[in-house]
Formats: sequence, structure tokens, C-alpha cells
Amino acid sequence: MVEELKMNYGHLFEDALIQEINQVGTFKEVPEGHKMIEIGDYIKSIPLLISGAIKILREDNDGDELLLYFLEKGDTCAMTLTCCLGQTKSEIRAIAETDTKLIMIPVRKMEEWSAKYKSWRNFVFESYHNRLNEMLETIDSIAFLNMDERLLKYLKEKSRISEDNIIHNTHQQIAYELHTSRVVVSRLLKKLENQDKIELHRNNIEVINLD
Amino acid sequence: MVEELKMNYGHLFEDALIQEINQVGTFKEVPEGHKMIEIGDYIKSIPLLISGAIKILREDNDGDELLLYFLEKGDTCAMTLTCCLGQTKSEIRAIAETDTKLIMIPVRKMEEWSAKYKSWRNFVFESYHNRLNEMLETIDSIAFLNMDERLLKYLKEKSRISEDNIIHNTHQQIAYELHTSRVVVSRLLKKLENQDKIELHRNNIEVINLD
DNA sequence: ATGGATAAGTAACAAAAGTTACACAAGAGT
DNA sequence: ACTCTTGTGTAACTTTTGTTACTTATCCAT
Repeated sequence: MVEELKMNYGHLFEDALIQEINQVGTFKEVPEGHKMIEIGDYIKSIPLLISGAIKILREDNDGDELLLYFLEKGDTCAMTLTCCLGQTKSEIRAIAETDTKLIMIPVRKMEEWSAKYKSWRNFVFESYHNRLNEMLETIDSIAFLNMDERLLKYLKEKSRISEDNIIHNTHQQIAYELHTSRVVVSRLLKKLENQDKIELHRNNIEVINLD
Repeated sequence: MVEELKMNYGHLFEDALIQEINQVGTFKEVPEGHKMIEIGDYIKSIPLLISGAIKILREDNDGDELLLYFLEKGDTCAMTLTCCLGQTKSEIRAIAETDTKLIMIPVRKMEEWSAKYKSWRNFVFESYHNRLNEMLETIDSIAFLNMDERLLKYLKEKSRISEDNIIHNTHQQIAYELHTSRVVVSRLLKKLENQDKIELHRNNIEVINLD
């Protein structure tokens, strides 16, 4: 675990902190699709991402979903930090977008390290910063963009994260994450196909050129 | 200034920190409507709100606006914290919604106090927590609600903050903040008037009963 | 190969939101 | 009183998005 820690967090944390993380953290591998946090869960440990990606979703009272953003290598979950400190329930759902490796830190260390390590404090602040900016991006998308532009952005993000040019999603799944209907997604995807940006297949979408 | 500090932050900060704030902070009064932060500004001090309210707005490339949330007594601006630490430009615009009193803290104290005072760290974390939740609220509104529901929510929030039942806004101003058009706002307001929830006048809206 | 389930294509329609255009009202300044 | 500016009311229309309904395609299991 130490190598992976140093690889991903060595530039952020001093050796002493890396050592501590190594001692109290537990390594975890999560398969694609696994639900890691459900809305309403109480959270007792902080994740440090080593590899893979996690999608963060919001749900309203009627069960309607919306994709907020992705967490990637080197990220942590600001919502989790928040929940840990405040002892409050999770406001979001987290699902592994790809196979993911991470290190879980028990909450109690949070306060201790915040006092002890400047680098930890900076990491936490930085995480909040990043998450607020992701939220702003999300707000920009839903407030200022039409569905066709949102879909395009979504496809770009997806293919960036999966690091391949095949997006393994059904139209229905995309509709859930953009909070629209399957018919609308199919319609707009077909337009993109006609523009030779993508090719549609069953259960997946082949990215040709999204620019 | 000390009394106001103790009144608003005494339950959060120990005396030593209150003293320090008193020494390095500068008291400031801002009139309603004053633009406090513009998008792209670099920020060199952290505001602690004593009284009044500040509205936080987002703008896209075309100049379209959107109200994100309000800051009130006891709040600080997480975006500002973020900008201070990261030395980055502001992503948002801040305008005094009412006459506002606040204390400005120079950035350099941020790091020092974070190391020294647990209560300061908690305050900062708490602020981020609150802001993330406000952003979630905003996302919920624009993603899951129709314009009529958003307008109703907006009116409730406005009348709560101004602590009176007259909302001093033109339809055009409301349209900007909700990122829609004046005609749409007028249309929906008229519906609310027909339901006896509000009464419309020139330049202001009288709240009767919004529930 | 056949049947059943799931995914995708598409037309027709409905609802919500945005746009254009114009009339009218209130108030400010002359 | 008259004019100008700004704010509001409203009709008619367009665009975007969402819904319903049905067809066709693909894959899996037997």
C-alpha cells in the first residue's frame, strides 16, 4: 500500500503523515457499479482515491436522479468530510464508475491530523475547493445549457474517464443521470450520430469525434 | 466591534481568537446593492458577516445570471476562503442584498489560525459544509423544479431575508436571478396573484401568504 | 429455432418555457 | 398638463423538452 500512497499522495503529504495513513488506513478495492454510499447513510471513514472513478449522484424526493460529478485519482469526497465532521447523513449517493482502489481513513484521525499536519489541512481545503468548483460546473450545465449541449458534455466526460472511446451505457441510464427521459436521449444521440460524432450500438456508444 | 463579535461569534470562538479577530479585523458597513466581489476578482480578505445579507450570483459566458444563494449573519464566504488559499480568481459575484455589517480578516491569518485554533478550523469546515449544502439546494431547484415552483421558493426566501412582506424587485430583476425572461416571471406572478398568494404593485410585490 | 426480455427508433402529441410584439400604466422631470 | 422612461399585462407564436404508444432489433435462455 505504501508505494501506491507515495505515488498518489507523496507530493502532498510529508513522510510522517504517509506513515500514519499507512498504519491506520485500510486498502479497499471496489468493483465497477458498486454502490459505495447511499443517501441517508452515516459515514465513518474518509476515502482517498488511488485509481478508478466514482460518480456522485443527487436524488430528489420523487426518486429522480442527477449526476453531480466524478471523483478521480488523488481526490477525496468533500461530502464525506462534511458528514464525518458534522455527524450528519449523506446528502448524496456514490457509485463506482470503474473498478476503483482507495484507502479508507477512520474519521477520528481527521481532527488529529488537521491540528498536526499543515499538508493535511491544505489537502482538505483543496478538496472542498475542488468540489465547490465541480458543483459550479454542474450548475452551469443545468442552468445555462440545453439538453443537447449537456449530453455532449456528458459524453466527453464519460469517454475521458473510461479512457476509451466506447461508452458502456444504455440510453435509459444516460437519461437517469441527466434527469431527462429515454426518448429525449435517443433523439439527441441520433442527431449526434447523423453528425458523425458517434456511432450507436446496443448497450454502448462509440465515440468518433466529439469536437 | 468586540460586542458585535461576541454576540455573533462568541459561541464559536474562544476569547483569545475573538481578541485576535478584534485586533486584525476591520469593521465594514456595506449599503444595499453594493457590488462586493466581481467575477475574476482576486480576494485578499475573508468576510465574517455580522448583520444583513449578501447574494451570491453566478454568470455564464453570455452574461446570463443565476442566483446561487444568500449569506447571512454568522456566515462566511466559502468561495472566498477557497480563493484566498488557492490564490485564484473569484468564480462568483457578491452583492449586498440588504445593508450589511461585516468584519474583514486578512488572508494571512487564515493559515495561522487554522493551525492554532480548533474552533477556527471547525468554523471553516462548517462553512464549507454549509455552502456545499446550499449549492445542493440550488441544484435541486434548477434540476427538479419547474419555474413556477422555483419562483415561489425564491419569493419565500426573499421575504424571509428582508424580514418584511414587501419584496422590492421588478419582474425583470427576478427574471435575471432565476435566469428566465421577464414575460415568464410576469405570467407566473400573475397566477400567484390570482391564487391570492401575493399582490402585485409597481416595483414591488406584497406577500400575502405563500404556503 | 423460439420466446421472452431488454434496448433502441420513431411518430404524434402535450406541456413548459422562451420570444416577439404591442398596449397600457405609473411616475419623474420639464 | 405633457412627454419620456420604465414597469407591467397579455396575446400569439416558436422552441425545447417531456410523454405516450407502438415498432423493430438484439441478445439470452431454453
